[in-house]
Amino acid sequence: MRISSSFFRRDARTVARDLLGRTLVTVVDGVRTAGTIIETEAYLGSDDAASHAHRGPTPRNGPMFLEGGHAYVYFIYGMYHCFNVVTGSAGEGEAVLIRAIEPIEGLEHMRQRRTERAVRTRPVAARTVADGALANGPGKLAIALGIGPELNGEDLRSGRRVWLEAGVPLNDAEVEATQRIGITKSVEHPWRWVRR
DNA sequence: CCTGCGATATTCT
DNA sequence: GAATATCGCAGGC
Repeated sequence: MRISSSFFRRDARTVARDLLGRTLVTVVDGVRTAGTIIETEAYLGSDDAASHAHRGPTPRNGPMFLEGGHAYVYFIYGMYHCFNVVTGSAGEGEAVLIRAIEPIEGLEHMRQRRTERAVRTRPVAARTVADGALANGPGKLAIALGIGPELNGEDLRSGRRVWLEAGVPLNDAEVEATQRIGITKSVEHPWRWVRR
């Protein structure tokens, strides 16, 4: 069952914790892929120097300021896209970065996308990507699920290309909170949640 | 196992 | 010019 409005209107940290165990689904180019969310990070609005929303709206971060329940997809390192779930109320600028999923549907399509995509100038070496490595990072996850800039700003509550389903929420004993990865500002907050 | 680095484009200083 | 919410490969242990 698709997750709806009230889930997303809460604080980004609450939503990030609650997203673990939920199911992320995409239907792109007629291909359905899905996975269980196993790693998330919360990014707040003005009070979080690591957040894209820290200095207010810009052309890039605009979708972050939509009402909770939209997608924010940004381009990073000139090469990758990252998928975020916008949370809170319109104008707040909060979002949750989905950092990893456990693939559950469409694994061969994920593998094909991850293999055919030349990350380096040179073609990617012919190799088999292990199941566990298909979507165990924000850039990999976007490639595996077919997420690109065309999904930026999509409404997850009614969209036809990307949405969230209830899945099986995790107990506190199954969840660990740590500092966020890959940032240099506001590093002290334990706003990353991961399945043990 | 680990550490370091290049690729690549947009944003920020 | 520098930094960036990344990734995969090379090289050393």
